[in-house]
Amino acid sequence: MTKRGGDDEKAFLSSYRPKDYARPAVAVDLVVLTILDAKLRVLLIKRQDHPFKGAWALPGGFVRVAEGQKEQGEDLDAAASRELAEETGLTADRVFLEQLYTFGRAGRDPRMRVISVAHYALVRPDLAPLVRAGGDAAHAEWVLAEGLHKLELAFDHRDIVEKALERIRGKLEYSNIAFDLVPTTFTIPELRSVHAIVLGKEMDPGNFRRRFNRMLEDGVLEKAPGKRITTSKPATVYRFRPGRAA
Amino acid sequence: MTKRGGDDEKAFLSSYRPKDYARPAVAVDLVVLTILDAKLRVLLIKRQDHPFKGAWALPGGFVRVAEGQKEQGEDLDAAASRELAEETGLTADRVFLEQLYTFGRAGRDPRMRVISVAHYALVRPDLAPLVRAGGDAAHAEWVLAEGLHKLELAFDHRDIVEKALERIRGKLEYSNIAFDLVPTTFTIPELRSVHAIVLGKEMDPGNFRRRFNRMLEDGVLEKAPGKRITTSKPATVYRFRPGRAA
DNA sequence: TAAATAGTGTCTATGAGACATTATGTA
DNA sequence: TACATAATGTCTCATAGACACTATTTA
Repeated sequence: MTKRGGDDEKAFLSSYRPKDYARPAVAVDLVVLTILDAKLRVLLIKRQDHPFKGAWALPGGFVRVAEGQKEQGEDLDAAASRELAEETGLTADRVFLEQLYTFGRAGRDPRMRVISVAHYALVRPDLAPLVRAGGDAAHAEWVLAEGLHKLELAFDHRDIVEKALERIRGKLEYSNIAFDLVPTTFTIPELRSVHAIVLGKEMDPGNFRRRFNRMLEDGVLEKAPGKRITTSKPATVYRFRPGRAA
Repeated sequence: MTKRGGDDEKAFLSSYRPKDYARPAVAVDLVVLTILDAKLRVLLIKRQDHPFKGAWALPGGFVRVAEGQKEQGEDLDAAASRELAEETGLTADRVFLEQLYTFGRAGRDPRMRVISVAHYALVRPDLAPLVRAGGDAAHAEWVLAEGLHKLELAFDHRDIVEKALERIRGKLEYSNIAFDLVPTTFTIPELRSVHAIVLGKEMDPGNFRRRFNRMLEDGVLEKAPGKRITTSKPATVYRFRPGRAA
């Protein structure tokens, strides 16, 4: 077995020339989700140019690639974070961001072969209003997820959104992503409403509370100061423990 | 809103010239899994060339891309099926094949920027011996999954295999993928051993049988003719109903 | 008939679902 | 004090886990 990084391999690499095969363009597209006014919403951009001029599209852009062997450009998740920052002003450390699926059907972009590594992001509602429509993101809007079928979406972006919604609905049951769709402090009823909004059905208050209390006992959550302004009994406010589990 | 495919857009497309940005090469890599001799195994290929000469690598290859607007090459899943057929002789209709995750870290291939859309495949053990080491797959071998940490794997292929193992362990619990790791007819103890092998822990025979019987009642499975040659009481043989649920 | 494995039954703990009831803060 | 909603409690049912026991086929 030849040792990795040996002289032999170094020689090979320095004389290596990539063959002149056709390459696809590779993009990252982002399904940025939030809950605003008790509705699940997707950040979409109205296209100003062809193709699909006037249709809604996901924010995204091409992955930066360099031709060198040492310098090869940015990682995929770096590209996703960068696009998120560029198009929303939100830094990735404040937002849940995860790779979703890669869409590469031939012909999905009429201009040329484009393979899109789709990601999805969850923006807490207290950050959502901060999204500044800057750069490419002029004409960005939080569009109702439930109203998407009426809209014209560019490329295969409808499939991508659908996949993202499937993913979060599935993950909501067994993971902690609900906490990324709620302000940093939250009440049990607020969290319960996230489930209701995403899954489209009400959870039983008592049963939901029971699950929640198990998490409390496990130390994932803790009480937080402050209270909500209500017209009746205000609910207890909670937050995450500093070093929480994902 | 401009109508999709209007004259305006046609004119745009015919005059469209892709900008001369650097593009990555895009590959599909395959984690082909089977169970042989009661062990989970991965199909690996010993690399004959630099880089990573002599190390084990996943089968895979570049996605075929065309430069045209109408003709853009093959779909990602088509590329995965094609690679599977080329490197194993197995046609995709006999094998469970699914996209896994996309690996695109800069520098993961020392030659140039390569983004790999990883897939995983489950081969039923009765098909596994048919894998013919043809084409690129000369020097292909069914390597023990549990012994992988001792081996030198090329590129980031260890991460890819790890991701595939995580995925099937997770899916084993809530999906029917176990049936793709067992011959077309099978007994309850055989199916139970798949769980034991993949998850690394024995399931209780009685409890497993209970779950299995629920599937029987749901009509997903049915009794099949034939019996196993054993030294004691042979188990009942089952198979899928023709139009089974995934 | 003995050995080995298939197959059945049972007890308990846990969690989900449905729903009734009590507690508490606000107007 | 009335109202609204938070918070608690209870009953039932489905399922997982642990484990004892019976049945059947082969050598």
